[in-house]
Amino acid sequence: MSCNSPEQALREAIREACRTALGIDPEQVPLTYPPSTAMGDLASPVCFELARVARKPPRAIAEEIAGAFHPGEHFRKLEVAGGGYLNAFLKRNVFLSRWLTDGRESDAPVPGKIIVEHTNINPNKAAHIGHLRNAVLGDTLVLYLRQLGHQVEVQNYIDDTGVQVADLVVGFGRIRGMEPADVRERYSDERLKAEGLRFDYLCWDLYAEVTRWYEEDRSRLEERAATLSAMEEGNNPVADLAAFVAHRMVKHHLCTMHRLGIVYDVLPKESDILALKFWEDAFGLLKETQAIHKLEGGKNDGCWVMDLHGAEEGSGEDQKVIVRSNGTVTYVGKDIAYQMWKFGLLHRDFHYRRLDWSPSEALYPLWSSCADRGDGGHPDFGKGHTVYNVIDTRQSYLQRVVAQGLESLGHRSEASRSIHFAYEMVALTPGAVQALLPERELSEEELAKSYLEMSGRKGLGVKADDLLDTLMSRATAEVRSRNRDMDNAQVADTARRIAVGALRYYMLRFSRNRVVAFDLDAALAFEGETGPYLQYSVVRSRNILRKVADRFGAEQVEAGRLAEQADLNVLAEDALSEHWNLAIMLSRVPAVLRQAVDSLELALAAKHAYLLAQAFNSFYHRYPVVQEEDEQVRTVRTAIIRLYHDGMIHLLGLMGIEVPERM
RNA sequence: GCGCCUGUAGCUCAGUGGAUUAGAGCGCCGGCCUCCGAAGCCGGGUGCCGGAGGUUCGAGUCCUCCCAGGCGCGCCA
Repeated sequence: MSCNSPEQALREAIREACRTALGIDPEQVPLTYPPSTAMGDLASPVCFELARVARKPPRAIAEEIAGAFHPGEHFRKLEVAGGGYLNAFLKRNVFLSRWLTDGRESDAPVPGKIIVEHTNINPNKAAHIGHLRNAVLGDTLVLYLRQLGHQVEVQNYIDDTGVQVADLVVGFGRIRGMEPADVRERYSDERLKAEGLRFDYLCWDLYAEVTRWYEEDRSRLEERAATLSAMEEGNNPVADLAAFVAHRMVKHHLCTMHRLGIVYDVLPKESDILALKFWEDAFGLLKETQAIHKLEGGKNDGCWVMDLHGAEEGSGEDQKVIVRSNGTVTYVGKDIAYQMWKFGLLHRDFHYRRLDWSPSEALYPLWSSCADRGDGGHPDFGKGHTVYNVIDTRQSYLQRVVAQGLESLGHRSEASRSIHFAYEMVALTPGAVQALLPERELSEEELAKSYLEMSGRKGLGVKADDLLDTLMSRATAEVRSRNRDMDNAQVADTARRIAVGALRYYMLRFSRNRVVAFDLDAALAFEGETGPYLQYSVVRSRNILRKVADRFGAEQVEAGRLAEQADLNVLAEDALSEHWNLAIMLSRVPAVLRQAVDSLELALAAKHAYLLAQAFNSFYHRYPVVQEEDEQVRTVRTAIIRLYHDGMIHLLGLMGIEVPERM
């Protein structure tokens, strides 16, 4: 909203009244919303804070401020309520007409690029619903940030040289007995497609097999170590196979996420961080600034470690090994280097290449890092002003280490703008596991737990594409039964939007630090607090607009005309408050988005959208529009419907939810 | 042992910096389609807000302690 927004105007007017009435200039004027619009449209609890300074009861201060208040162009009046709240009432028609014409503009551009890193699935298995939560949260954050005027770069980090990929290579070689060339030939895209198989699903099973294979004989772990070092060495068949496997898997992940509308700008690969020696650069800087130091003696003899601030000695999280005694760098060390690169604090950069999606269809242009011979014409990646790392809360400790690394290097502001977007995992209840994976037997210990975390190693999880497929088929059946005249293409498109809407809303509706105990029935539901409920309400609003346009003329639903003609005062008092309530709820969307981003509680916006849909549905049943005979009443109702329709399409769009034409 | 998170209705969850009788969804029971699409609406709730103290005129909300559960704390990633 512009600086001329009601919120801004109210802050100023209250501040002015404070000066006049009390001779006090409050540092800030907090704003909130009254419980109902009957009590006011905006409120300020500022008098509670002033009470301490002025040594008077809040209520008395409120009376004085209200007496000195000048309503200006936005407000009708300011009332004192409760123990000392100031409740302001907007000039409704003025506000309605403004909101109809400029309600959904993006905020003005904010300088400084924001980098959001999300998804980051280990490229050795199909994506599961835990990855889905990460990607949906990350992608939605990106959409909200862009709405708030930020330039955002989306990174999806590919750990293509880790043990998880190595385990797969071991599995192909030792369990399947295949040579690298066999793997490429046997699992070519063409051949798998012809057989109706999927590489990511095959690897899902193989990975679990490898884990069991290790457990049968722990000495087999030497195979992993050997594979890993061959991978690090490079330029050998094992390393090539690892790269092949990782690349195939990444393509699958990209396709899976694309089904949900989730896209990326660049894929930085760990293999390139190694090849381009990012770590060597970071290591030098860390030594130079004494952010890390080498230990002589003790349990970490010969290691380079970082001491953690604010942790008591011996508490367990007081010291982190960054470089092992054998000279190799740990995962978190590489992560520090990567984080430094994101802020442009390293002396090095990747080369970039257009990602080869073939023979999959290239769904959108995408860049991948590479170690040499890059393509020209790529954007200037990295060098972010602020970085959000979307990673589940189990990595909080390591994320603290990364941020402290920056701080110790003297980059305090970068450290403070290095934000761990932490969220809890998606887990399965023992009952859900038995229902979804009946072939899997659970131990006594597992059955006793309230939930089981998903585990690629154990092959325990719900694959993202399976869930989407189930949603799609359910949505298709519903759409067909309700719309006999729809052609197949339209049914498919509608079902896709519904399936995606259901899934994305389900992933967004929980607050971030709550473990989502995956409930298949709830995830598949189209009724109640679900994405399709929201979509359906918008489809209904669209039908009304269409009918009004058909019957009374297209200009009757045009926002500019409605802004001029709609007059809330033609409504009776009780009806008016319900109409007004919908308008005011829509007007709060920008503030809700701001709050959602500031708190990283993206569910706030999802919840707001749901409350809006509820209010709309109730409105819909109570107030006819097309059949309303009084033209003025019809016009103001049409204005409210227009506002709802446009506002919700926009808001749902920010959650990655598209509204179908019909459903 | 230390750190972080979570305990609110049968189940799943909201509840911002103190505003009436603590709210939704699911489930259950009852209504509502000659009327803009019933994926909807309306009605039906006796909740030790985990427990105990404390601050306050006032606490689900703030502070302390305790209990229960989850997750971290590796020269794994």
